[in-house]
Amino acid sequence: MKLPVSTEWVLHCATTLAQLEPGDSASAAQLAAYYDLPGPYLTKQLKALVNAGVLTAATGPRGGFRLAHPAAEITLLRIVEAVDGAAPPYECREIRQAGKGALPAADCRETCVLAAKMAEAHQAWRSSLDAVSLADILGSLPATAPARTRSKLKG
Amino acid sequence: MKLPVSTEWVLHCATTLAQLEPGDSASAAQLAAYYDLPGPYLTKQLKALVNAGVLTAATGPRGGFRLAHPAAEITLLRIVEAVDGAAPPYECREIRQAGKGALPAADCRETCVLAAKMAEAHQAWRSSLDAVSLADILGSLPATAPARTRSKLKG
DNA sequence: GTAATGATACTCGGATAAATACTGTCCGAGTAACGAGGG
DNA sequence: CCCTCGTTACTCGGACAGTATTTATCCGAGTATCATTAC
Repeated sequence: MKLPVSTEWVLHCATTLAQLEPGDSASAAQLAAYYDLPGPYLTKQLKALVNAGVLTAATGPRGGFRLAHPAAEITLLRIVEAVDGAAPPYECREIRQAGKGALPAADCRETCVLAAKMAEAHQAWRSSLDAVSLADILGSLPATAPARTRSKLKG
Repeated sequence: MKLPVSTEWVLHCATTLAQLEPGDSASAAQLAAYYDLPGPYLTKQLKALVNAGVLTAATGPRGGFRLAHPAAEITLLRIVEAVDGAAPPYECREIRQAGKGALPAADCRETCVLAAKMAEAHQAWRSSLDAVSLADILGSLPATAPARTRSKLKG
């Protein structure tokens, strides 16, 4: 169970975008330089956030990416699932119905207990991430962070 | 974030082993036939459980695998982490210290807020799985299950 | 009848290929800004 | 001085290789069992 490395990229990039002044945006090239990341691949990931409705993208000069919603409405869960997909990590393939020990279909009306427990754990993970918004993250940064971020991003 | 397919295999196999009479064991070939799984590869995964201390393996005739501890002491977490590894899915590579926007080392004494939140979520997932033992799973099965399992496994 | 011994068959164990998904890269389509020119 | 228009340069967007992890497989080392044989 491993999250893509790009998860860290987009989490930090989203935090960065949340520090911009309203109406402003940052290009993929700027963000890539800011964090020393491969630009084109980062673009691909940010596009996934656009498809998920977390960011909006504008082309042309002074274009780039910005948050599609207020920072308080964007949770870490939405960002993570945008790049990694929302599919549960444990996929029940119903092996209890295969092989020599196959259970009759009548005994499988209820979902497999193991699958249910794994789904519960996944839900606990999701709830934990859904409880944290970008606004919460910004609140834990020093008050001087946004100005610094904007400055370094432009230069 | 995806768990190996073999996770389902070992969870079901462990549940099966927990239904055997004390002192009895099942071979990888028996378990593979019981669930219609690729035998050699299943062996490899069960071996991982042995290395993790969840199962014990005995060679020779009437050998095979059995639980290394009482079912009540084996949690789903130990089984899952045995096959998938215990490494957290989110790996912080400290990109905040790289690139044009690199933070000075003095500001990075505390762990990154994002990494901390991701670690919290992972811990929530682990706690959820650690709260369920094989005994709990057996308790939710019909009372006739163990006898049926033993019968079909031998045949 | 009992115990020791040798052969046997069954078990796990590690080293070896194929497949899938993540990672990284390139070039093209589209668009907003900018500057020049005319009114 | 203001508006229109053409150019420009910058942006995202999708199609194309490289690499690592997962999946699957094979054959060899080791051992408890079973039959045989001697006592």
